[in-house]
Amino acid sequence: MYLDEHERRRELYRLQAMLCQVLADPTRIELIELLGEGPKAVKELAQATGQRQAKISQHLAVLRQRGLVHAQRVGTEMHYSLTDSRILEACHLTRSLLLDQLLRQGELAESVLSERR
Amino acid sequence: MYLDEHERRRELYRLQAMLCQVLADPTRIELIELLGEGPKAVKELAQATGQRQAKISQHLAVLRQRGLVHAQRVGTEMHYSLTDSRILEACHLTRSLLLDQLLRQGELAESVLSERR
DNA sequence: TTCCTGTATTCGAATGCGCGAATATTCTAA
DNA sequence: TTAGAATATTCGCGCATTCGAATACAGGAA
Repeated sequence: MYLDEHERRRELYRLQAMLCQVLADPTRIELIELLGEGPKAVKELAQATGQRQAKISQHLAVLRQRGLVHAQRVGTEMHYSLTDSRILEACHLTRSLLLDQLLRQGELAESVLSERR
Repeated sequence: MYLDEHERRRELYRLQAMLCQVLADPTRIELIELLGEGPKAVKELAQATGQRQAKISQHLAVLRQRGLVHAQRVGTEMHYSLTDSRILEACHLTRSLLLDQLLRQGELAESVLSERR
């Protein structure tokens, strides 16, 4: 069960890819954002996102299985919350990366337009 | 072409998911890490990762199309480099998130083991 | 030109993912 | 106990992704 350094590094990359895969869905990102405001019931999440309940439950199951969120029964409801606030940080960092990309593309588009004038 | 705030937010989530999707592959993560050290030729990358050249080119094409890396001809070689160092930051943040998760799971496993003694 | 090296692309098969629809499950209240 | 509300799960389809294999392409040297 002991791996050499090379294999260990590669195994880490594999796990990291699985983590990123969880973040690679718009609905799950929105759920993470909403849960960043505090614990919420499934119904609330479905309402806030405008998605069907079954779909929300499916995505919550993915987040749960990967340990990103934690579920707690409260009467008949299930209250979900983030297990680690750094999940939010990761989301925000990738978003700022994205925004910079979009800005750059916007500048590129503008410069192309001004060349053509 | 103008979207209301709700639709704009959702469009942003969609783009962010696409960005995360790019980071959701172990080979691509390794390439990003390697390029974090500085520009490298395809051959070097293939050698460093131990993967076939065609596979590396395929993944580089994905990174290129999403604007994460930039390619430059140098003689007969193509030198790839990161377009933004924050890509590395994003990788490092998700990795530290992962490591914390693994640590927590390790502690959990240990506590379960000690209970059984 | 021809050969060789380095790189890119295409194709097909296998696998994985997200979704809607339908159905199960779990808890509370009556 | 039954009814109903909240949530979870299963199934099957369509779609995207990954990979190896084969091939194409581009530039330098002879």
